[in-house]
Amino acid sequence: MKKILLPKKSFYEKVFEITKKIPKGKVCSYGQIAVMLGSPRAARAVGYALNSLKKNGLEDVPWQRVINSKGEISFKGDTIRVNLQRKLLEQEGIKFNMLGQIDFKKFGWLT
DNA sequence: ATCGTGACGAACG
DNA sequence: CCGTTCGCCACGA
Repeated sequence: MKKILLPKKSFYEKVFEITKKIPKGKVCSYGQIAVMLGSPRAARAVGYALNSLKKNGLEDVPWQRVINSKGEISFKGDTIRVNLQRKLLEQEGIKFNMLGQIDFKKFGWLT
């Protein structure tokens, strides 16, 4: 009988790992990451994790590559961060349409 | 332990 | 089409 070893790492730790796995020039949505973690409905938690990340050390995590399901950068009130994220993504070769959205068909990690 | 919150998502009207 | 509501999960106080 075996017992299923539950992940030692906290949910958001796993979020970080997955985020690190996102190749340069690709993007992924919160919901998609939530699915990878086994909780398709935990998109909010994913966002929460990345938010917490900013005070942990976002240097190791390409949080910029994580966007919402609409392919758009989702920030609340921090337009400064939005600008930064967009800038970083553009530096990786990701392009935004005139709506400020990213085409998952082209830049989606798993899509 | 309970409550509130938050970088979301899908459904409704 | 847009705005709003509900549900979801994990974390901090």
